[in-house]
Amino acid sequence: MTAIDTERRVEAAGLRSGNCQLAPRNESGNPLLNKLAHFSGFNPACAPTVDRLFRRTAIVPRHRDILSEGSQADEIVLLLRGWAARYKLAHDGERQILSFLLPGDVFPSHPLPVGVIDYGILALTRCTIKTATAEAFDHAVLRDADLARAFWWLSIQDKAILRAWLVNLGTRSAYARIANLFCELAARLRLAGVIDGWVFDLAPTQEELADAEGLTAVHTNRTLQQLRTDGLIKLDKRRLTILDSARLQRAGDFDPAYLNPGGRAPIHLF
Amino acid sequence: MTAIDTERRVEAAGLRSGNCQLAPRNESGNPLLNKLAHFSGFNPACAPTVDRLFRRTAIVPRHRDILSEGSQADEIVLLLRGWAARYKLAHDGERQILSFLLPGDVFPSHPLPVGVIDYGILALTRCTIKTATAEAFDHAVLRDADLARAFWWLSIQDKAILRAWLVNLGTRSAYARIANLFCELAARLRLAGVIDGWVFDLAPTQEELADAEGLTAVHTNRTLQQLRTDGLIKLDKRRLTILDSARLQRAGDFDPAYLNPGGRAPIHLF
DNA sequence: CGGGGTGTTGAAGCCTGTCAACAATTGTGG
DNA sequence: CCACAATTGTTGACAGGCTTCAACACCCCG
Repeated sequence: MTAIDTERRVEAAGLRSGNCQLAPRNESGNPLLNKLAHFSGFNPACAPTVDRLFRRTAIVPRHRDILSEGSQADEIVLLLRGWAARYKLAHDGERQILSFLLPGDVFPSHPLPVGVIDYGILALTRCTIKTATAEAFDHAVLRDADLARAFWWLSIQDKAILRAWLVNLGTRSAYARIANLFCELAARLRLAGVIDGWVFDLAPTQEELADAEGLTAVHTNRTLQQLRTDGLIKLDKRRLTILDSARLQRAGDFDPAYLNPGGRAPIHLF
Repeated sequence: MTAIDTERRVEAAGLRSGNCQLAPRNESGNPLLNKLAHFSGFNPACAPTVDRLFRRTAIVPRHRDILSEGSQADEIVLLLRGWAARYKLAHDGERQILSFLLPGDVFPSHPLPVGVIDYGILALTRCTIKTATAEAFDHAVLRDADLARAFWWLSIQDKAILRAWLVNLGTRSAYARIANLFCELAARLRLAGVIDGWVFDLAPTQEELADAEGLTAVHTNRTLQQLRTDGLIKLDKRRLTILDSARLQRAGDFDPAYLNPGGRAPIHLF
């Protein structure tokens, strides 16, 4: 058993979240459906279809590629438990992590047989995944308008997260970048119904955090110390506690609105 | 008349590009259709539909917002001529440019009434645009599978560009970042059928380039000098000439594959 | 119990930012 | 068409955030 056990809380989330009607067959809670429940245009009727699309379950050990850069993507993957990272290698071997994938995330999340993919997906913890064949997925999403809307929404959200990362790297200091990232992760875990409060297991190592934020591991370490001594977070053995969410949010210039595209009311996360 | 006249070459492009059959009604060449012609799954039959979607033509002067951050996006915009930039302001007023928009680009390019948008679109030159109502666009894209595929492809390409920018900001030096950007712009202008060789008008000012690359205007200037003295580019009065494409590509660690998602053969750009 | 992965700390240097002044260019109005 | 103002580009000196290199401590796992 790994030390990272965001996974254990999945069951509790299913009971807690108020959208049981969305997953009638699945009392334990499907994090993807939890996410979609925040989409105002989501048609609950297609929840079973979403659920049925991903048939095959598999377990991927930590630090194994789920998808490799340059491979053929003939399966669509739904991450059920655990953390993963989408990354890309620059020519000199430097690695950029493009996004952290949390329970409920789907990749690649578009209905187009896209052939060779230009990034890799790495399991940061032991992951439980479910897969759909690309054909079945493409067919379903292109035929059913409700399903199409749902996956367009996921795609828009995904792009908004990417843009937020670009702003993070382009305009903010190391301190603000990391504060911002922690806010994003907390908010997204909440959207997926995986956590409740301000504590969660932070799967990435400091080196992986560094590769995500365009920093070195050393400087990431020093910055984390700073966040600790400022009383914003507690971080021990990869368990992160957000001690002062308001100040962390301000430090990271974090605005959660982008996580709920099209939503009238911003989700109550902070 | 502005000094930036990438626009003038649009007509020529229409005659030159070998896909006249895709735009039967439009001898002058629709840059969006030029782009889509590179998508192997594109059904030429829906070209007229694409063309007919965007009815209203408008002109936007330089340095005016086409879409403002926080506004309601009830229209879909197709950029026909000129350059624009998608940007986002951080809380302290710092601006991050998220992408440069070239002829043939559409925004927002998804069939979902997304309400308030979290970025702005700024005209970097005088722009000619065509607009579609969100309703008509949504309806058409959600109903027609071929059209859906086309816009999914555009969306995937867009996301790939975003990812490339993230790698750029996260892993590369100022010198490599700018080299990479110039490669991308040349490649995309070529995809849209707007240029032919290695010369084009670079609409953004050095300050705008800086805001795109996460640098200061001063350092961008110095880096451009370096690129000049190294004989990679010529840049005078915003007219950019790529003098040595092979070395520029190496300096920027640029791989054009991501611009043609799903394409078997990478486009012949470099 | 030992070893590799991970976290921590120090010192030195460099890439990039900041501040400031000026030149060149573009746009505007008389 | 010229004169003026505003924007954009250029250059220098200096400062600082982050990187690099290196060593060591810790912890988990076999």
